[in-house]
Amino acid sequence: MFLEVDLSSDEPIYRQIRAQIVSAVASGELAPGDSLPSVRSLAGDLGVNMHTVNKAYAMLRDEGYVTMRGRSGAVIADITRMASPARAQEHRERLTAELARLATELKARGGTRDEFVRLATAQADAVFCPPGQGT
Amino acid sequence: MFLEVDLSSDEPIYRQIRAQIVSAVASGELAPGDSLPSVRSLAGDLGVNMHTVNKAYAMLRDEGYVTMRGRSGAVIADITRMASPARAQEHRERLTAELARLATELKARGGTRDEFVRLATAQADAVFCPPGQGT
DNA sequence: TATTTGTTATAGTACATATATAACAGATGG
DNA sequence: CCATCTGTTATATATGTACTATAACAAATA
Repeated sequence: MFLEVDLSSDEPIYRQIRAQIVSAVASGELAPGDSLPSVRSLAGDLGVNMHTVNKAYAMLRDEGYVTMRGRSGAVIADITRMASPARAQEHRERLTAELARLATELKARGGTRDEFVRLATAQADAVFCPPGQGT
Repeated sequence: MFLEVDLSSDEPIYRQIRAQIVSAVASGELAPGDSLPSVRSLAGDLGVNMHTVNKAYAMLRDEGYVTMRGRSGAVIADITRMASPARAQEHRERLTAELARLATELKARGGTRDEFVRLATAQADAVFCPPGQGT
């Protein structure tokens, strides 16, 4: 499996799992219709408790990334088409608030507007246009 | 005082206090040399425990925002000149990692590179070039 | 020198994280 | 149909963080 957890990290395990699955969705490594391993098998592979994985899955379900269907387990959803406008707007608001927070901290440390835009643009390029992609 | 806390917020009180002081430094409301209220008086004004304020002050000291001098209390530092290169680089690395995380989540939800850059630029303008400033 | 400062120590409550069993309803493959 | 696997829920325990409550300390200062 493509997942691994860092027990010594400050970030809770269930958030690490969620973040890595979201990252896989972003990169296309996981596409709509793909199945995730069951909470029990993934917990076994990672060496963590079942409930820790279940918490990550429940969060992904609440955020619209996956759907649960009885025995079929967790399946990646097409969040682009399925997403409720409410969830989409909620996400944009959180994103905006986080960007404002980061900009404020940079300004407090003597950073400039252009420096913030430059760093943000560099990360946008790194994430959306990774090297080795014909985009 | 310009500070207030939201007890019902998910954000810990000591982080709220820290964030608001950093924000005041960013806006210029607090300038190098300005004194902060004592941990006891601010705790009394906010209706929280002394240790909660002390935790925020200790964090600000560790980050280089303020200096402590015995009875003189907490004084805003000139972080632009005083900041150790190590702290500055550490902050930039954290900022870069957070920007990458936000960009990844937007991409996972079907957002585009340009949309991320647009949102980041808008927040940069809002924070660095607030309305009613001759900049 | 008496007071105020941040700092530290100790103790208690509340909540989040993670673990460990156990049982449940629903979907599904045989 | 039915045994099985799925996510889900219910307890219980342990640990860490957040917050509160007193209390005392060294350092700086008016």
